Amino acid sequence: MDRTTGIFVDGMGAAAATSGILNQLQGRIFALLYLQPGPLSLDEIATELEQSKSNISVNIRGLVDWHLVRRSRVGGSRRDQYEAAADFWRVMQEIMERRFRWNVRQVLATIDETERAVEDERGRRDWVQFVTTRVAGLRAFFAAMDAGFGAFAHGKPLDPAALKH
Amino acid sequence: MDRTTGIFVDGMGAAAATSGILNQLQGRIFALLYLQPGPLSLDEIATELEQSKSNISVNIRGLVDWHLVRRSRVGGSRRDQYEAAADFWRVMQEIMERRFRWNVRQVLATIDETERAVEDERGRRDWVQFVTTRVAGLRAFFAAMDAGFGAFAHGKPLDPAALKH
DNA sequence: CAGTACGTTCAGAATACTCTAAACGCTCTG
DNA sequence: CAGAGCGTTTAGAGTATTCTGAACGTACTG
Repeated sequence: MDRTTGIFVDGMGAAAATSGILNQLQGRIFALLYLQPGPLSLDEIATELEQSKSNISVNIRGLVDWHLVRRSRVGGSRRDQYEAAADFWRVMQEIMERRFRWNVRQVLATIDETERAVEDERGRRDWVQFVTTRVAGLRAFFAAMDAGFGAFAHGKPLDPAALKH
Repeated sequence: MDRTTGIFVDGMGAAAATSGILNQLQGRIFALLYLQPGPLSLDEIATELEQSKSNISVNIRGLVDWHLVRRSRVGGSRRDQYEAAADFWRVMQEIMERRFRWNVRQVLATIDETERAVEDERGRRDWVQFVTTRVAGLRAFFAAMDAGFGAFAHGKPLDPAALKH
């Protein structure tokens, strides 16, 4: 591998490793493909990065899912070819929706569950009162995040004012 | 532990585990504190969550770093007290700056390194040309993210238009 | 100024994640 | 329709993360 490519691959791998979205290897795969003039096959990627084919296979699937890599099968061959995609905004939208917003909704779902659970303890009036108001504060924030992320992913500006309540 | 608290603690733990920012235990600690009318000590938290004191000690530090938990030492005692903070916008700012933006800058630094490295290969004219233009595309996007996140953390709206180039 | 009540550090155990190589199944080829 | 060339699945090895209990340092207490 070219020295320049090596530096780019290592750096992007390190960045990916701390991203919370891709792992190191996925960062390295993307970087390798991004500095190629044409597409590469699974085996070529595995050789360049000194990894097993199965490991590349598993990890590249995640990259395709995020639309960071395109898979193409050139006519009549059963050998897949991969190349880096460059529509980063599309990737951002995907991450917003499928990761951040999904995570926010996990919290909202937990809040719902919690409110349902505290209903069963309605004997303890001020406990119920306390939980309800506490949890309402959390919900306000996360509902605003959900709405904000949704709007952002559809191209509208994300205004922090809504989160400052 | 109360059934309601248990549900909230488990749910927030699961959400934290997939957040890429907190781990499961940190989510559980925060949730426990958030449903308390007053502060708790290290030992109380450890007992409630059935974890060792040292584990709580280590993980609660991260929560304090993100401003999700406040540590207070009530007069003349050497026992620390912890309570959940509720300024989520502040937490968001912290995450924006110290995690997302820091990560974006890792990529920008890698791009700089890559451009410096390809300089040494100026013999191969079209390779240099290719790398330079490719990497410029990445830079444009990540520079826009850096600027956008910075503005957002300072209260200004984040407009996706800048990222669509 | 010894004793006790903390919080923190650290080495090793427990657990989860990553990676490999072998086995499998599909599809094009002769 | 057998064989070769692929991508994928999977069991187990290798590696990193999380967790515990013991040891330590510090500060209040009698």
